Amino acid sequence: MDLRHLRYFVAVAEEENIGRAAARLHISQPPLTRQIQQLEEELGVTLFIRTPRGMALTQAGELFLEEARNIRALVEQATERTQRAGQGKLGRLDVGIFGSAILDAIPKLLLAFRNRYPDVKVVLHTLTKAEQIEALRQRRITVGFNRMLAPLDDIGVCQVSTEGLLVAIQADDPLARQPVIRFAELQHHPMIVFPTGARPSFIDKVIGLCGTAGFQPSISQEVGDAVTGVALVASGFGVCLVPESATTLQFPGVVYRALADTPPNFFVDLSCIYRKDDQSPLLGAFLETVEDFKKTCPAPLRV
Amino acid sequence: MDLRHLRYFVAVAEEENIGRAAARLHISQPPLTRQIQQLEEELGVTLFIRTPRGMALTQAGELFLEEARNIRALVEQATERTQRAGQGKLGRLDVGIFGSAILDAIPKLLLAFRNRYPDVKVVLHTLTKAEQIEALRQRRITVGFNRMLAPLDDIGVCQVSTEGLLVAIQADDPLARQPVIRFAELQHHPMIVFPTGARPSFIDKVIGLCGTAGFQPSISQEVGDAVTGVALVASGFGVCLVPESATTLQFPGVVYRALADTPPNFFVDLSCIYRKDDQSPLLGAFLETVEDFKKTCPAPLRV
DNA sequence: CCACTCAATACCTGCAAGGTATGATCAAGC
DNA sequence: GCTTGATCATACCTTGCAGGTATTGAGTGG
Repeated sequence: MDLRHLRYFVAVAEEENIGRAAARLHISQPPLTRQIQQLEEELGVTLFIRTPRGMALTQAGELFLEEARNIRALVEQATERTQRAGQGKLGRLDVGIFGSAILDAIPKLLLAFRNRYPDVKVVLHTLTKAEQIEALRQRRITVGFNRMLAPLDDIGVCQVSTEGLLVAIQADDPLARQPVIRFAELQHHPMIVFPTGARPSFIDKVIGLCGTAGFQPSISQEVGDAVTGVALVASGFGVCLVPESATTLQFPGVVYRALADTPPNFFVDLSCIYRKDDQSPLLGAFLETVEDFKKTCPAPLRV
Repeated sequence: MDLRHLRYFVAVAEEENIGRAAARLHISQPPLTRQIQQLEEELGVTLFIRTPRGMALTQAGELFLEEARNIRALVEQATERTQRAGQGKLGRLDVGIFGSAILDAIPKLLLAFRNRYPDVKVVLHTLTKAEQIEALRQRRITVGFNRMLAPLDDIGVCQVSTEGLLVAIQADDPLARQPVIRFAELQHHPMIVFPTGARPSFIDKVIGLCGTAGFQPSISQEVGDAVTGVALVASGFGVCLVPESATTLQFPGVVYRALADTPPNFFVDLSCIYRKDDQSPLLGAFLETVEDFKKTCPAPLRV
């Protein structure tokens, strides 16, 4: 049996007339007669009563008509759904994020993606940089977000945003009275750095920047992410260099100050990473959304 | 698209290897490759990622696999159900019966049929003889039960049972003292006859029998069926000739007596009628059951 | 670097789906 | 009562496509 048989059968059952059904199917009458005969023979069931006025369904035929319509509808639905899945409009996207990613452009980006592709289920996984790369290779995630990514030959990178740095400082610190702090002035303040874990990372960036500014920071504490870092600033552990977007974190007793006399290469970037060999339409759809996102809202990211 | 495509797709998805799938399908590898390519092209969706180790499903492929299995199961179920319907094991049988048919072999017969074909829904319609023939011609019923059927060229007849007659008589009637009553002795008793409605019928049989016995019955009342007839006997309206099976009706004050000196052609038959041109397997199954019924229980009908 | 494993391609063959012409059957109409 | 028209069935031809064999291409692992 064949889907063609079902199509033909339904047509004949609906027209109750082989000739008209054949016309509707754009074939001639004899092949249709034969296909119906074949179908009956294969099932071993008489589906139609041949009358001089046309074809009338038997009881078994009535039943088969229901089933055939059912099957045809299911086939149509299956192709439709599969095609949507093939266009990245339906399915599941696993995304790797890092600890404090929630402060950044990521939520806005994910929201934009969900609006465009409401039937794609986005699943977030909190993973370190190394874990993200591992997970990408094992296909456990499709995209990851991270900073300071070294190029790899099987992993593609797409920069999402760039931000400058601010210093988080206790409000009652003398330096905090200045609206802008010169970079070198941080020299004698104990510094909180993050993240612990996989290197190179934001921590190395900070240390490097201090180096180019001519001093070595006195590290008071290493913490896991920006949130903890700013919390420790509030507790008086020292100052902490954070990306601009961390201003979302409003801790009592902590203020953010812009820096002057900053070294070159002062910006940190947020990028998303993915398998270069991944042809998945979901990935394509996501990267497209990232590109559009960069075009439509670059401004808010530099605030 | 084709059911073959689905079968092939499922095989490849399950084996994750075209060669093994081809072996399982008893075809060679290249046609299978082509069929999968065709399927992908027709859907416009990449279903598999070709790896050097074999074929891996894409997300869209995973989804399509579910759908394909679903469809294949539905097709299998549809053929199975249709075949059962085609063998008369599934469906609906509309049966025409007459008023007092409930007294007769019909309940036993219908019970036997339901035991054999539990998935056939039997629907009873109370119809007069003429209505039954009309309903058969319009296919509103598939079989009918009746007595005294004149042959018709489009209606087939199959005799179910034959019974003799008894007389229903008031218990305090002098005649009722005799264990057996001679037919001619009924001559001066008023007689209740049935049914009203379409002729020729049981009523004509009774009048005819009286004629051959040499008298004309004095008809006290015409009623619709045997039940009413016996009820009127209880009320003193007269005697009533009934088929043996009417002894099921036990009215207070009414006894049944056998008849002696009966005319020839004293028996009444119960037959079922059907369209001669009806090839329905349900009808075949029913008539078969009737035949078996006649074979297995002829005795109880003559009690 | 070679052998091995897969999938893809090229090309051929045969069957079955589709087409045309015609037959068989029945109902309705002049 | 024969004819006409409608309907499904049959006969026979043609062709497109499924399936086969042989081979190539690509990537992996010893």
